[in-house]
Amino acid sequence: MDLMLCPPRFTLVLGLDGELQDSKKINASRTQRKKRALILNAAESVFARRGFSGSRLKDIAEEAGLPKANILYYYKSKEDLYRCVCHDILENWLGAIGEISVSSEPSEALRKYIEAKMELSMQRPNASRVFAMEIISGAPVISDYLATELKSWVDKHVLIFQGWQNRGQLMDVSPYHVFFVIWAVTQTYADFETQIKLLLGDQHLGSDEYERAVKSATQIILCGLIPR
Amino acid sequence: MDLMLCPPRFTLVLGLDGELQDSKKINASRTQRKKRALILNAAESVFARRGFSGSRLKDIAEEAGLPKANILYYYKSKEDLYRCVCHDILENWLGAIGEISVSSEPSEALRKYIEAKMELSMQRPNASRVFAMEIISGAPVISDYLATELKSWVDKHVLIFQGWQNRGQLMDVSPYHVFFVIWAVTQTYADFETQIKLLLGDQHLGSDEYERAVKSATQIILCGLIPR
DNA sequence: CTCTGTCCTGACTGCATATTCAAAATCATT
DNA sequence: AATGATTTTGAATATGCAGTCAGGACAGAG
Repeated sequence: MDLMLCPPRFTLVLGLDGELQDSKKINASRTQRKKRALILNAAESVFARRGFSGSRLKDIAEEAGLPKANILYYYKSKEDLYRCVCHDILENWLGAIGEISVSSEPSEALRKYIEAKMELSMQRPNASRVFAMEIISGAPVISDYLATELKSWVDKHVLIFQGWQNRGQLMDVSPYHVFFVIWAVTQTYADFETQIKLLLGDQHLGSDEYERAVKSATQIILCGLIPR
Repeated sequence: MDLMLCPPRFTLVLGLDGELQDSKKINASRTQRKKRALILNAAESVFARRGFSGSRLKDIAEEAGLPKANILYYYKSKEDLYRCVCHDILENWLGAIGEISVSSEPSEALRKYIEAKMELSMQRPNASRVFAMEIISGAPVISDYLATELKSWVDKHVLIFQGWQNRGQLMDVSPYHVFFVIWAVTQTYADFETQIKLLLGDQHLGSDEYERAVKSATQIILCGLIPR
């Protein structure tokens, strides 16, 4: 697995799993944190459109309404900024979704999970897009996270799924692919919003259409997973 | 809808729907076509990793094993090359999938469609990735195609779905979202291959795992769509 | 007010990139 | 072989870009 996609330019060895390596971390005053958050937000929206190598610091600066040099005061490099954006996204996702509750009915647990993921896609579509671009690009920055933290989370839940299957509460499909399907469907509403809007002839993907999306997605996936 | 994403750099006004505007077209000798195809292929794989603005002509040249200047002999600009790649992909997709046959059973028709899309994802994953990046970037080049050709294709099939629903042969979900779900799932195996490989602990996503993916995806989606 | 540290930013640097060009090589036709 | 067209390519150009820097603004403490 080759992590160095841009050999001459930078080396992606990353330390995402816990604390940032590069940037200022602890002593963040009130306004400092606000400014860093402002920049992070602007960066997320630019990276979401162009990916890492396609994004320009100038555009991020414009989006944030700051001079370019100011951005490099708060983040030591473009790569550093990108890594912070990724870190922020992963942290938010893991925190927001939490666990799939083992205790409750599979159908309820899965429904909750799907709805939570849909909610995330709609609330913060740019996060989903940055993630998507990062993976399509071969995950140079987050592959470590995927292979460790996410993998162990998934493996744990695969065991739960198998337990459900043994008790006949879940259809007999490869548990890993259950995740792949759920992720694919929920994230498509963020990543491919442009296409969806164009096909629906809609400009805004209003909350009524959002409801319909959640209902359709949930219904299709759940019916395919829960035996009756 | 703002098509000009990079105002100073280039203007995306495109004429995808039928014939190319820019490049040489008709008089393509045997070797000429081969070389153009070689370049197109190399370009597809680079654009698939970096998107349009993130890709470098140098990388495409290297991938094709040609000097950079030679590429600009066959394609008048990077943008022209990118547009040709997109055009090629859309043409191939539309041709390969064709229609969802109205005559046969819905369950069979949908199964065939899903399997065909899975096949495409596996055979030519880079095409799917270029498409994904293009859409995530706001579809600056293909939005016209989406809004006209693809939309009319979808609208037509939505009517078919509604016919099936009236006869109780298809579950009562929003027909548009049936497409969104099928596309999301089938394309995820190309676009997110990196993630899937990492989570499965697999290097190659061999044909056995491919079979399992097709089976799982088809089963989940179809069970959710076909009443019994 | 002065001193001291933090914050801000316009101008600059050096390298990367798309595109052009002109000369060379190759091919096709007679 | 000679002529002309097509194809190839190294070098040149002009713009774009991430990152640096030196000096200015500002805020708080005394």
